[in-house]
Amino acid sequence: MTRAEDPKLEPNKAQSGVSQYNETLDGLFGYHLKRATNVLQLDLKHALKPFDLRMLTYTALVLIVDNPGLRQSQLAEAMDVERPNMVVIIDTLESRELIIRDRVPTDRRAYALNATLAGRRLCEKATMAVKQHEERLLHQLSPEMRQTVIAALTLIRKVGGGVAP
Amino acid sequence: MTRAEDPKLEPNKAQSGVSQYNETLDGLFGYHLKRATNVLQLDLKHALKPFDLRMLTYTALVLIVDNPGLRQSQLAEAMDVERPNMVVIIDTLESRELIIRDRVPTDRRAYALNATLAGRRLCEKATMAVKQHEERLLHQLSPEMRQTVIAALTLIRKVGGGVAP
DNA sequence: TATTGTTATACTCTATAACTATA
DNA sequence: TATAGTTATAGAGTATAACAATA
Repeated sequence: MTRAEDPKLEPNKAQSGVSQYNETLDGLFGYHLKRATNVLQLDLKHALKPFDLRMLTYTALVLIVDNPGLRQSQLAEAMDVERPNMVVIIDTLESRELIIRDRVPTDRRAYALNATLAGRRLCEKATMAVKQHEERLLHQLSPEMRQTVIAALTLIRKVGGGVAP
Repeated sequence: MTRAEDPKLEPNKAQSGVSQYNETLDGLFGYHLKRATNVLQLDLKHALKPFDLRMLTYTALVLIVDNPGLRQSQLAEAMDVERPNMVVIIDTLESRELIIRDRVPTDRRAYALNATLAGRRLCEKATMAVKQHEERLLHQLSPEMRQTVIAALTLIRKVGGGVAP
């Protein structure tokens, strides 16, 4: 029993189950951006699941691995995450002994974040998995297309950063 | 007091306050996508605030305005939202008398969603505001660039829809 | 006085199971 | 039995205020 009584409601129903009911939304850049991001995030979630990492914990781990000695406040700024929310992310990584909080001798308020060997290894494996998953989703996009998209996204970020709320 | 003791940590600090600490993440398409989406979503949030609409309520309103008689389940599918979560969104719009739930005579389980005059008017005004906000963020992108990006995002969505979890 | 990390809290979005009333 | 809408609930992500220790 299909629900095709009203043909207007199913203009281009894809095999994926995604329907298009609209024109207004299709005219909005942000709508396309959000939908595609959701798809990629969902895929990323599955890619990270075997490593018991989520988007935020993975991103934090990558940044710590690549920037030894990073402070929590710097990490929070780099990830656009509020400091209070950063704490639980760091707690999670630390409890799994993927990173450690080292006291900074010159500023006893702060912690210098460093990845453990296990953290670096997990990060490497996870990144490989993430890249594989991404490639599966992006294989239809030419290198030029990818470059253009990333350039556009970077531009948006720059403009947005300068726009007052 | 700047925090530039470690120059490696601030390779290209922008005026926006956004720092780049990384190479691994910059190689990930999804990272750029998420960051840009965050910027656009934040801007959209501010654009919709005067109308007391959020991203989800706005999207639902648009779809109902453009597709009179839509069922809740169809709306949920179109928005990639679970049916239970759809209920509260519809409740919100209905309590503000922007839409109404009409019983479907041929299927008394279902509701046909229809926008009120107030709903259509608010939708129109909100859409104008959203487009203005978007234009401010996207004015640096040429029409060709936008087309390419939207084409790429659509491709990702299609591929992602067909990828098994 | 300002900053780092922290606690507590609240709101939004998301996801699942189970119920009701219809079909 | 299957579906439409609903309820309840739990998990993430996000945001703000306020605190202790330190600068």
